[in-house]
Amino acid sequence: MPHHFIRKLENFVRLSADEKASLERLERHKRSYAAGEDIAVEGEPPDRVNLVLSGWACRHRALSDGRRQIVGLLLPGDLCDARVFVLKQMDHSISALTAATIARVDKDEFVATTDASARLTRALWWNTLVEESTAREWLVNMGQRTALERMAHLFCEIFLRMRAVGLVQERTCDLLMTQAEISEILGLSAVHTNRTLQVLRAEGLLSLTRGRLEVLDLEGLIATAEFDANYLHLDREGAAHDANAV
Amino acid sequence: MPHHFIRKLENFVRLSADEKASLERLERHKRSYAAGEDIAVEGEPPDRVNLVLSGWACRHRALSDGRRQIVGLLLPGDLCDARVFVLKQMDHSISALTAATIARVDKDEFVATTDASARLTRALWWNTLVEESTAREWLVNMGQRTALERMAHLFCEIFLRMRAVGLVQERTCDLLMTQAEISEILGLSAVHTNRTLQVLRAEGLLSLTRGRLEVLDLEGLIATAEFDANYLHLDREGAAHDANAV
DNA sequence: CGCATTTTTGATCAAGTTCAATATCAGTGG
DNA sequence: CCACTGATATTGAACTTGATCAAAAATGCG
Repeated sequence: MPHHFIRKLENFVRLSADEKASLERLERHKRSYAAGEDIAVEGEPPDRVNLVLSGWACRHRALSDGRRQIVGLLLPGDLCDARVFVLKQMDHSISALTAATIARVDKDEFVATTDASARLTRALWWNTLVEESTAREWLVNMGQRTALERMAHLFCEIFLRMRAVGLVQERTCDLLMTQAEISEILGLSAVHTNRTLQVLRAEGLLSLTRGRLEVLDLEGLIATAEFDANYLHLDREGAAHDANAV
Repeated sequence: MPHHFIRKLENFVRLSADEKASLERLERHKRSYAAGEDIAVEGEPPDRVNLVLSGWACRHRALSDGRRQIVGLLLPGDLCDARVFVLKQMDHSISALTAATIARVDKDEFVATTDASARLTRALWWNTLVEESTAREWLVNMGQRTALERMAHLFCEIFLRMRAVGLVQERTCDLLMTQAEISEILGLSAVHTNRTLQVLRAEGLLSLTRGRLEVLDLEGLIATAEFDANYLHLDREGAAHDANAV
């Protein structure tokens, strides 16, 4: 079982063996979800800290007339923030996009673990800030980029985030969403999503078949997206607090 | 000088006199900004915690070709989060939208103040979560709503947020942005923003002249926006931790 | 193989953009 | 107080992107 969460936090700081061990203990209570199953539902009180061990999930909100927008992607190693408990109810839903296993961590246990180390606390802050930053980048994406740029941007992000947790082999990674789901991320119709995807393929930038994304020309993809990875903060900014440098 | 920040946090919990006094002390170091002036710039290391005392500011990101998206509005009482210091550099810029005064709080002083009270710590978490939630709602807005719904939604949000800090008189509040700036929030062209605004006016929902927004028909505005105020979490969810109930 | 889901294609349509011109407004100096 | 100036708001017309509707092809799965 790969510890993607640890791998992810280590994009910010290097953790001590003790810190890693305490994080691993959080993963005891696992649960499997089928694709499409709800993990947390809007309106309900938040109950546990959810940590994605494998598979993909998403945050989403629905309008009363059925329109739905995916407002965040949760890949392996991603976490639904612990502080959410100060709110009485969830303001969005979280559902599995693919078959997924989720560690469901007791809130107090989670807080105890992260509070035990100032470095872990910082790493968690970093994690939250990156998620906020990503939401803002998605806003830029929706507001300013064309369908083609927007989709290229999404695939860049997915590819780099998957790589950051060690889930890229060669130039490929899993991508098991349907085009309808991609369209709910991008705010496009399913038909236009399909046509836009065909352009990216025709330009030799990527291939996407049978749930596998292959990035054929990362430079080209980055260029058509006007992608700037800065917002993902993957450059080990907390190196000054490196456990192995002390 | 009204303490909008305190007023805002009191939408979550009631604070003790001591807690309020300690927050008021944070507002000592003020600075005025002219409309358009930068408060923090993308790429630079974050230096202070900025707290909006009066006027409006915004978070925004630019693409290399000049397209710009406003990704957040900062109204009086709003705060640029303290935890931002774990990042080496700002991932977006903050600029004054109108003439504004900002309290620039030293990071350590800010942390000391909020850490001194568990209730304040919670109130700050709440504040951050509301901002995250708002960013997600903006994503829904951009991805799923038409121009008319989108603009109605923005005006609903502004009106309720201003009311939550006591800045609504009768049915009116300040709104000193230009239509060009509104269009950078909504991801619309300036021309279409103008035309959409005219529809809202023609339907008798609001009037907007000389920097003043008057909501003529809040019910109607809410209905055309499919607005659900839930995401603003203004219902004093932290009442269980009320300072005056202990 | 057979069924349901997903992807793909075609044709028409509508929302929003772009470009360019004009009107209005706020402030400034005379 | 008025004329001047630059910024903001408004209008019109042509155009483009992406949406919608409907059907067909491909794929996955029991």
